[in-house]
Amino acid sequence: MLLVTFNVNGINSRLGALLQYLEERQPDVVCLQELKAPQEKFPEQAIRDAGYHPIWHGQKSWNGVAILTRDGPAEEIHRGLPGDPLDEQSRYLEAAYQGVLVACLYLPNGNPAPGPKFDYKLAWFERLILRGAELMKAGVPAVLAGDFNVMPTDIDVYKPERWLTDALFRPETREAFHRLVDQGWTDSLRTMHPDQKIYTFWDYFRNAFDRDAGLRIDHLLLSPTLAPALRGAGVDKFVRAREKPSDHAPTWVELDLAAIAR
DNA sequence: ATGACTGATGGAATCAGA
Repeated sequence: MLLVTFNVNGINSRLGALLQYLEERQPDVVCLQELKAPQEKFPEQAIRDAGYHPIWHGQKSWNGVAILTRDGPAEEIHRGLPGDPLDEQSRYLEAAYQGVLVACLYLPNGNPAPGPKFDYKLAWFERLILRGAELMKAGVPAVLAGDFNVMPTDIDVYKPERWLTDALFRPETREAFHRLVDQGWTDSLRTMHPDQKIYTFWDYFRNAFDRDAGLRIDHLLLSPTLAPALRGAGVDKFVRAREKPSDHAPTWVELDLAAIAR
């Protein structure tokens, strides 16, 4: 199973790029973030015509997440991250597909920090940690896939000293991420490539992509019952190099589900 | 410290992103 997470930065302005990517890579599961489209403006027919079954949670102007599956529809489990009925931002969609629980998430950016947006980010993180603990306890094969808006360590930032006070890299943010991982999750990309410089995002500003001034903020965390299926992980950087790209690149894992079926 | 760029909204200028 090829499972991808991709922050598209606008599903409708990125539709051509997404369809091209689906055609050439034929992923089995795709988690999308930053649809930036209300529920009724999701390009459902174009996605179906491309051979995918979508579920999505839209929102006007900002946020929005979707899960696309190739071999039949996913079974939706949660729409919205549990734990705060007043939270109206579309940042979390959870579904089951072929025996894998897929959580597609778009963790808040949190800037400027400190401030209310940073408080919201940390509170959201605590709810994710609670959900992570539930999934861990349930023991189901699960993947937390998405834009976490966290660089976990120094090697995940082109110039760490410049990011120390930023909401994506502040100690509180990294601490929350590590507390989540320490429940027993496997950081797929870092596990497969322990020492490599790996980025998933490059700013539109300052020629960041050409300078390789990037960040690793899109992550695929595997539960202990799914981790033995991990066969590969990477970033499809060529997508970021194309015309009119998202600022993120698709990030993927290859899973051998037969290896955990026994 | 600031601004560079992009998308959505709405139909200009502003907000948000990271």
